[in-house]
Amino acid sequence: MLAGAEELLEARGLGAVSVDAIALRAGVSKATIYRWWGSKEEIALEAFYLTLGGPAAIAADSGSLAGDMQAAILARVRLLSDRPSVARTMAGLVAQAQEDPEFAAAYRRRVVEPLREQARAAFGRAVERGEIRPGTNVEAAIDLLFGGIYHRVWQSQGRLDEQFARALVEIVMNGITVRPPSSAA
Amino acid sequence: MLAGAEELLEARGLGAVSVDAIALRAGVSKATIYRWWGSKEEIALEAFYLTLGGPAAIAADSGSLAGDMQAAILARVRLLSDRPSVARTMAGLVAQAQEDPEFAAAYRRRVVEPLREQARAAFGRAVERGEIRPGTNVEAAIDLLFGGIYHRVWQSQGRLDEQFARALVEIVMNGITVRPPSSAA
Amino acid sequence: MLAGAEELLEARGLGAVSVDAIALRAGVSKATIYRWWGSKEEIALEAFYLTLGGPAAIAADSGSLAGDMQAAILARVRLLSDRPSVARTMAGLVAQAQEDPEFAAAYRRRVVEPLREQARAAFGRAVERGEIRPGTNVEAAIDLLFGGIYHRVWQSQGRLDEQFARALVEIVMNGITVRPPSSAA
Amino acid sequence: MLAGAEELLEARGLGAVSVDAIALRAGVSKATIYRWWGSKEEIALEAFYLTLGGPAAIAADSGSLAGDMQAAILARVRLLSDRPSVARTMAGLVAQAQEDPEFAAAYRRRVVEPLREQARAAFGRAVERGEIRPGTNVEAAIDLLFGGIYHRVWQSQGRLDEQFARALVEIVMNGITVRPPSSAA
DNA sequence: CAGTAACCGAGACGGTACGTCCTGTCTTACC
DNA sequence: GGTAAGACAGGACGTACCGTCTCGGTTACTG
Repeated sequence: MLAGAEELLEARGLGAVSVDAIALRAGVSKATIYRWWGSKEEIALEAFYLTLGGPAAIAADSGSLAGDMQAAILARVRLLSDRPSVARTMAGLVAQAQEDPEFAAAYRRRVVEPLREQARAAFGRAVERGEIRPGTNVEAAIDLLFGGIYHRVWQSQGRLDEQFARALVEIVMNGITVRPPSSAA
Repeated sequence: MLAGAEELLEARGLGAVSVDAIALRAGVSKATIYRWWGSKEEIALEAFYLTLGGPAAIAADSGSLAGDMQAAILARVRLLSDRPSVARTMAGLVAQAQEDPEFAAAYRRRVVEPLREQARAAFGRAVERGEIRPGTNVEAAIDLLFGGIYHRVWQSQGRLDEQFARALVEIVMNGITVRPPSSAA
Repeated sequence: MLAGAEELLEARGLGAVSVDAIALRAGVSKATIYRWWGSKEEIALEAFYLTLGGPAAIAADSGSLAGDMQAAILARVRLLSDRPSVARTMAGLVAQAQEDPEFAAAYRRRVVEPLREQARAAFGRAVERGEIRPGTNVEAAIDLLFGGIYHRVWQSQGRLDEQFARALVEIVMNGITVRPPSSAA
Repeated sequence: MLAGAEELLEARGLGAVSVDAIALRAGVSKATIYRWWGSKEEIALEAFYLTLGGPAAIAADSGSLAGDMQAAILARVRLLSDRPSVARTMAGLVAQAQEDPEFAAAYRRRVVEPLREQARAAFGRAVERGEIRPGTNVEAAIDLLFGGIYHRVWQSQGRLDEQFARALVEIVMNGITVRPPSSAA
């Protein structure tokens, strides 16, 4: 049922898929669809959630913040570059989330928060290890990292590869500026 | 004409606006609209371009990369937080860009590139000044900064304010990690 | 159960009533309804039959054909004028009878024949009494009398009152033409 | 357009025909149908009106009321017996007229009044000729005659032929009772 | 008195049709 | 000669019923 929807989304994109088409494909009546979901976007959200593999696996602790981030960013980069339809569908979901607060909440719960949660955990470990400068805005760092990916895919439409992923992490870890002369050594 | 479209978009969002409605509002026939634009998204793109103030003003050189970035990021943050409909409409445009390559090109030309161009110029000056570590992936830095904003607005849906903007720039400039003891102390 | 259906029919008419609604109103499951009836029209027929008071009472012999007819016609006129929903429902039943021969047979058995039977009995008595001209088409007379009522209600939509009922009987009894001079005067 | 509707009605009956089907058959969009008609019943009414041959032809004056009535009744009897679908469709229209006063008015204007008008004219001529007893309820006579036909077709479901038509007219003209002894000759 | 069958409410389901809305094309009539 | 007005075919929308179909939870018979 969701499987059929997923294939349709993959083949034609959220914008070009109709509830009628999903019903037809799944051999299901439209009424049944509306009994369980409110719109094709909700179906797409659930299908996408399945694509993500359901409740997010707990990420392994690589021992360093850079390693944890690298793993998380690389996983997302690979998902988006290996399956272009995922990026396309997500853009539709994000647009829908701007129109409908209830949907936005569901989207955050299903898509955004699991990843942020993982990232927060990694940052928490990093704080304990003393890797991070005190006063760092962790939430901003997370938005930067993931936002960098989506901006690349959706807006710049540049190349999305491992090298790019590494560059994102490197910049967020160390910044881009030349290190000031060590305090007053 | 575009002004009317802009108001409609502001009031009801891309998804809820129809070509019929735009034609009615502008006192114009639908045929005339289709003579000039291919879809409501193209109209929205053009209207949004006007909102941005047409061809991007050349950003002043503040003398430091941090200053230039701060100015650019803050301007975008303010646009998005002062006029929520702009963020909403942009999400629709971005979604449409994933479905239609021709539209995607127009979107990049009108919306993405002007900003990147400014940013590239600022980074160029920074390189000349020696502010930036050699080998820095400038394109990734730009995606990070702007992507951070959009991710915050569209996905995390957290607070979008000056403090957040400063945090973005601070992280990209200096990184989040504790500076290793200056090697050659 | 049928009582609930009757009320619904009275309130909203055959066309606007659904099996779902009847089931809901009667606190009964749809499956149960379909176990006993084939369609909402059959329910309506049965409910209408109850409204008529079940198996038709045997009409009293008033002593004259005119009296018997007057009584029968007046009774039907009163039923239709006092309870407009009855006329409305009957029109629906009649329409359904044109679509479904099996239903038509049930309709005739329940609604039409009882009345015709009464009328035939009255006409039989009249023949014995010598009230009727030999060679009279009794069936046509019956169709005329009752048809006159329904045509008035359903098609002309004129006033349906005692005066009209009397006029019907008067015409069928005596005709409308000036009596020719009694041949053998 | 109406032609296609007519064929569908003829083949399947009002109850079994959908607006979708009419649109499909006529190669026309549903929106266009709803632009011009409010329901399938209105379409059927218009199609039926065409079947009747548009504005009723003015009936010839046969010289006697009996002749005029015979002609009118026979014409309607032949229409209904030659084309059974006409009777079926009319029953649907009549049922609909009981549910919707606006439709009822249209039905009367298109179907009922033209015939009554003809009949009234014939009765008017008969009055001038002195054929009719003073005080005769002409409207009741008309309801009787046409009602007799419809009752036969829709409810009794007996044979509808020329003989029946003649019997109707004969009864309405002369009544069914034995003539009383000429006043006091 | 337990075991079992018949029945029933509740309501999900695949379908069909509804009446509305919008798209993108087109014709007509005005200026 | 361009344009407003708007009709049109097409197609998706979300809703309402249809008639069929499982489900459980009673009753009421039976052994």
